Amino acid sequence: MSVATSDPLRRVVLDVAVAIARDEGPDAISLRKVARDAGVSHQAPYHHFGDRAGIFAAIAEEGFSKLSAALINSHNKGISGMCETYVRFALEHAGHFRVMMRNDLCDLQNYPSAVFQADRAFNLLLEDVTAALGNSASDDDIKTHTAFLWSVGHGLATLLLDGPLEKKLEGIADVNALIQRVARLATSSFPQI
Amino acid sequence: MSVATSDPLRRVVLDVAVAIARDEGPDAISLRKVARDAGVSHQAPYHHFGDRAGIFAAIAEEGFSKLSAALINSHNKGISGMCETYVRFALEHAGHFRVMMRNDLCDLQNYPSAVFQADRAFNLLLEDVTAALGNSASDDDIKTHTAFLWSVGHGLATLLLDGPLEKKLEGIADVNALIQRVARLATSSFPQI
DNA sequence: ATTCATACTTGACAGTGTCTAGTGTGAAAA
DNA sequence: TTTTCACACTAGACACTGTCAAGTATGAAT
Repeated sequence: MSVATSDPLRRVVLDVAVAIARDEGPDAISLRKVARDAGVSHQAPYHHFGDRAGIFAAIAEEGFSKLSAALINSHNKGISGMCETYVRFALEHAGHFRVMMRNDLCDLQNYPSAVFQADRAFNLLLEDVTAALGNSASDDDIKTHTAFLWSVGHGLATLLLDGPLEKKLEGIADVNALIQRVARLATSSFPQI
Repeated sequence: MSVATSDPLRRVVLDVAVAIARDEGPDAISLRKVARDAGVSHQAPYHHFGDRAGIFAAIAEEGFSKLSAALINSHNKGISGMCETYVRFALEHAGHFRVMMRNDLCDLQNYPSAVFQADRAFNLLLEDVTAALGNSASDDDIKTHTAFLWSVGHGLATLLLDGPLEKKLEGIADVNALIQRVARLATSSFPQI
């Protein structure tokens, strides 16, 4: 149950698993193969994470932590910038992102520290949306706009990452440009200052 | 290789698999368990679908076909209605939807009939977006707005279905109302008539 | 009457997650 | 110094999985 981050094997297992999730998807992760690659017995990873769900929880926690950091960095770039940051994070940390958003891989509720990191990221979104709407916004307005903005970012991220969008929208010379345009479209639904 | 839809076992396997995907996610599908429940040998399903990827392709094809039908039905309800339809389809056909959008389960490119159904659905979206933008719209505009609208619907669908949104946005008394409001917000980014 | 594809069954194999039961090691406690 | 004991593993077994290979019954076509 130690959270010693200086443990090399724990770190190695995590890194290898994330890399596999990035390249082949989380389902391709095999603890036994990871162990083999790391040169340890097939039960060594099990010792650090409890079970398969445990490794996914650890990846999710790390992912939400990284996401929070990214969102804080772009805090001053407004609603549009936040949306862009979310999508870029998903593309740049595909391994983490895929695991974070797959509720079936592990029930995050069982991992309080993961919930804590997820809440942190969500609260950043909520704060910025609330600020953008101004003082007069109703609770319903805030909820609707939060769901809307998150949906845009999340949808674009998953479609680009795993979905057919990349193939469908042929000739998107510059993915970054598309992200920027879509994020700005989303912002245009907010009351203008 | 026959496509005889009158085959009862094929139908049974498909239905059971979709139900599992709905209740526990696609990863929980075990061809052997399905066979056991259907009272046949563990290789009987294999005969109809080739391999595990084959069953996912069949589910995806059926899903895209159903999605097209749903989109056609709401064809006269404008951009906002189309977005709502997409989200409702995902919630009502969670088993199909989860499989359709999971690129790692099977490479749809290997199943031409599945690609055909997917293209049909996408073209309906593209047509309606193009119509909503009017004649003067540039290709870039069409692409951006298509990606945007799809992202909103897809993001909201996946967040509600598998993501943490349902828990985060506590007290959403009426999910349908949220869907409607988000869809209308999306529409407000389109040039008004 | 024979061929032959269809729709299966049966058996085997490697690979997986997980349970149980060890093993060695290094630091703290006696 | 010796004992204790948690930590970081190893080793073996189990049930389960997808998949390959080979066999079987059946009903239609030749």
